[in-house]
Amino acid sequence: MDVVENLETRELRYFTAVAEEAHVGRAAERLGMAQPPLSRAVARLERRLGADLFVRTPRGMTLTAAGEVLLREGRAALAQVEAAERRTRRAAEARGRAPVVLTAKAGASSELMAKLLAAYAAEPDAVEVEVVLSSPGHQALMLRDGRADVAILHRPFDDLSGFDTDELLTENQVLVLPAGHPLSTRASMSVVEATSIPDLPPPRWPHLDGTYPDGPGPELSDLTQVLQLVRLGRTAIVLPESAQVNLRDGLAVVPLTDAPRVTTVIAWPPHSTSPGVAGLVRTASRL
Amino acid sequence: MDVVENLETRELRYFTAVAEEAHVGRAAERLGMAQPPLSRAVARLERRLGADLFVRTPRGMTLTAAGEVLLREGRAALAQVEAAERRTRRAAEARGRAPVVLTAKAGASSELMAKLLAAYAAEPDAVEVEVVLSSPGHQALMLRDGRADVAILHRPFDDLSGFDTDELLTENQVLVLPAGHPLSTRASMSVVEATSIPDLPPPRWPHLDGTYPDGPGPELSDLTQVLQLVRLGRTAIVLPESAQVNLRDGLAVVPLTDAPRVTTVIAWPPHSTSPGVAGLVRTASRL
DNA sequence: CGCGCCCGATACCTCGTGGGTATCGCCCCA
DNA sequence: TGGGGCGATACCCACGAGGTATCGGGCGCG
Repeated sequence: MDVVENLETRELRYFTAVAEEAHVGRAAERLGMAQPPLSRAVARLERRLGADLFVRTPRGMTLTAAGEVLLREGRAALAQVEAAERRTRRAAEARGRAPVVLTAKAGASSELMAKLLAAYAAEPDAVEVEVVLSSPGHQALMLRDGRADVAILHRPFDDLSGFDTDELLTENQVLVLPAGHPLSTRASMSVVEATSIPDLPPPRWPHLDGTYPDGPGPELSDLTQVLQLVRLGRTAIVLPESAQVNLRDGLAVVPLTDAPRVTTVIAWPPHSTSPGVAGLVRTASRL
Repeated sequence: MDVVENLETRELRYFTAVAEEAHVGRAAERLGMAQPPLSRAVARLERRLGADLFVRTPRGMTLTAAGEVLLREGRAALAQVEAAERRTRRAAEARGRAPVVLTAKAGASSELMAKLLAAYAAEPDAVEVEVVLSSPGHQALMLRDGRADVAILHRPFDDLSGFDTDELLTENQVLVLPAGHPLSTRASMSVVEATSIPDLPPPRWPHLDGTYPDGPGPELSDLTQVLQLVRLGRTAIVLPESAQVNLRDGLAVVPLTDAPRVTTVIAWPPHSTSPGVAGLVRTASRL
C-alpha cells in the first residue's frame, strides 16, 4: 500500500509518442532514446493507472479505449503545461508592456483584421500586436499551447471548445469557379453539387500533421494558389462571402443554398489576464 | 547550448505549494519533504524558465508577476493532468457502460435536476447517472480535474470559462426574509437595500479554501440552515426565484429590482466523448 | 514446414539527480 | 548585539531513468 505516484509530463510525452507511432521502436527513435526504457515506461504507466492502454500486436501497438481517452486528455494536458511554461517566460521577459500575439488564418478575414487592428491601435491604452499568420487549423493549437494570446477563428471549422469567444461576423458561403465555366451562370447551387463537379474536383488541404487526404483534386495549402488554379479551370472552391474581396478577373461566384453559415470569432484562452487581449476583444466586439 | 528540459508536473506541484504557502519550509512540510531540495527545485525552475518567480524576503517568498502567471496557468495544467489520469482510470475500469458523474450545488435547482434525471432515465440509451452534491464553487473544480463528467452551474457565480455549456434557465433573484419583518411587505427592493438591513446581516459563505470572509453575518454553508436562521429573524438571503419551492412557513419574499439574473447552465469539459454526457446534455436542452 | 525477421519484453549495469542532513549567511527584532 | 527564523549551500547517498545485450514469440517467406 505505497503512495500513489503522480503522472509526470515525461510519461505523457512518452505515451503520446508511442500512441502516435503505434510502434515502440519508432517512438523511441523520435524521442531520441532507446527502445527498452520506453517499453518499461509504458508498462509502468499502465500498471500505475491500472489500465491497459495498448494491445500488443505482432505489428506494433494499438490503443485500447482507455488509451484513446489518455491520448486525448494527455494532449490537452501537455498543451496546457506548455502554455504555462511559455506564458511564464513571456511574462518574465516582457515586463509590463508585453506585445500581444494574435494568430489568424493566412488569407482569411483580411479586411476584418485590418479594421480590428486599426481600431485597436487607436485606443489610448493599446499595446503592440504581433500578428502571426498560420496555416488553417493551427490557430487553435497555438492558442492552446501558449504560442498565441488571441486568435481569429472560424466556426464550424475550428475547434472552439475550451476557449472564451466573441462572435464577430456570420456569413454565407459561395462557390468560386472559373469565369467561363458552364455552371458559373447558375443563380445558386447546393453543396453536394458544388463539390462534385466532374471537371472541377475540390482541392485537398493538408491535415494538421501535413499529410493530404485522398482524392482527385490538387493538393494545396495557400488561398492564392487555389484561386490561381480556379482561374486555370482546374478546381473550384467553397469560401465565405467575404473572401470575394480578394477575387480578381477570371473568377465567378455562385451562392450556395445549403452550406453552413460561417461565423468569424475572436477567441482567447480562459482566465486570460492580459490587458492587451482584453483591449483587443473589447475593440473587436464594437466593430 | 544543451537541450531545454521540459517542465515536469512535480516541479509544478512544488512551485504551487511554495507559492501558496509563501514559505519554503511550510511548503516542504506540506509536501512531505525537506526544505533544501525544495529550495533547489524552485531555483532550478527559475533558471530553466529564465524568470524570477519569487522575490525572497526575510519573511518568506512572494510571487513576482511572472510567478502569478505560472501559478494560474500551472494550476490549470495540473488540473488537466489530474483529469487525464482520472478519466483514463474510469474509462478502463468501467468498460462501456460507465456511469456518468453529475455534480451540482447542494440544495439548488432541485426540481430542475429531478426533471432532468427523470427525463434522461426515460431515454432508451440512458446510462447510470451518479449525482454528486458538492459545496458551492466546487462543481467547476470537479469538472476541471476529472472528478465529474458534467455539472449544473450558475452564471454569473461559477467560472464557466473553458467549458462547453448549454443554458437551461434564466431567472430573477429575490430576497428571502422573516415573515413578520417590517420590510417583508415591500413590493420590491434593490440589492444594496437587501444586503444592508441592519438587523438582518447577510450570511457569510466559506471561500473555496474553507475560510470565511469578515462581517457581522452568521457563518453558513448549507441552505436549509440559512432558511432556518432567516425564520429565526437573524439574517436574510438573496436567492434565485426557483428556490421559493423550498420555502415553508415563516418566510417572506421580496423581488429585487437590480439583481443580476441567474442563469442555470449544464456544463461539460471540452472534447468530451462520453455518450452519457451527450445524452444528458441533449435531454437537458429539450427541457 | 521451418528458418529468419521484426516486434516488444527482460536482464543487468551505470550514472545522473532527487532527496536527505548539516550548516551557512542574512536580515530583523529584542 | 545576539538570537531566531528564513532561504541557500555543501555534501552525501540511493533510487530509478536510461543504456546495451538478449530473449521470446508471431508471422511471412522460401
